[in-house]
Amino acid sequence: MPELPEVETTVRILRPKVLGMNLLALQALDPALAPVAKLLPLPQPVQGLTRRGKYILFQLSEKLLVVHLRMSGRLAWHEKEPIPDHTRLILAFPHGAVLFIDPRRLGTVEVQDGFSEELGPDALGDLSFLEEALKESRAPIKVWLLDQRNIAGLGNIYAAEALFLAGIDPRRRASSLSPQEVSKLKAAIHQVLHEALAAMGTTLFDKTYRTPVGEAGDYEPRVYGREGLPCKVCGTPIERIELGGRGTYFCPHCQK
DNA sequence: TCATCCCTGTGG
DNA sequence: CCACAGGGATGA
Repeated sequence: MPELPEVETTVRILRPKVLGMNLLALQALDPALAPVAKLLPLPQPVQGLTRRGKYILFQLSEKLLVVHLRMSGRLAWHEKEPIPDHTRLILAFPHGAVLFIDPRRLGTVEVQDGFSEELGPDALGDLSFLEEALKESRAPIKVWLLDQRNIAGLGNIYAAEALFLAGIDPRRRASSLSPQEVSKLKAAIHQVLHEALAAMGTTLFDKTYRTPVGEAGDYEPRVYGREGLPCKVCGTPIERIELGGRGTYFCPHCQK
């Protein structure tokens, strides 16, 4: 579910609620997360809540609590309602709680001393590195964009959306892009991410993604999930292929 | 660079 | 019943 815009939205909403607050206790409702609850000495105040790629970092006074939502995870702010289904972990604060909800249980929560994941530059930041980096890879551009070691934050939706906006066929080798196409791609990545941030992310038909306070995201994909539907620009039916094991949507007319 | 796996839910 | 799902680690 969550890519950069959804993760960033989650952090922006939760930050003012937890910043400076004392994390009192962790309660693992999923046995797999019991070790985390044991590893973390509490209470500890939250000194920062930040995002790195798609990772969420609770910067506590002594340790780092690192959350990755993977496919179906979300964080919710909870005050008094009943605990929802699929809640895996409860972070208890004096005035409420953060819930880690994850039906498929693919998400991760770890206690670390320092963030050590191998991530490329953030997709929201300066993308001038793409010029050189793309030259070195023969992978399909869409597969390259999904590899977090190359660029951090894009997922299956926004990689497809950015390539559509840039007019680039997702099957093209990364190294085959002209300087002009790389420029278009850089602009397209930023445009798509800023649009999605303004919309607070994307909630698809399955409705699994919600912000921490329960709102749906309003971003409407141009190609993602629209197989057979007319391209919003030229009317050609959107195609779905498989690339790197993931469903890939594109307009065969607009993307060359 | 690929297939496979993790795990569960939903929809055709 | 099978196909598919927003992500990523792993081993061949």
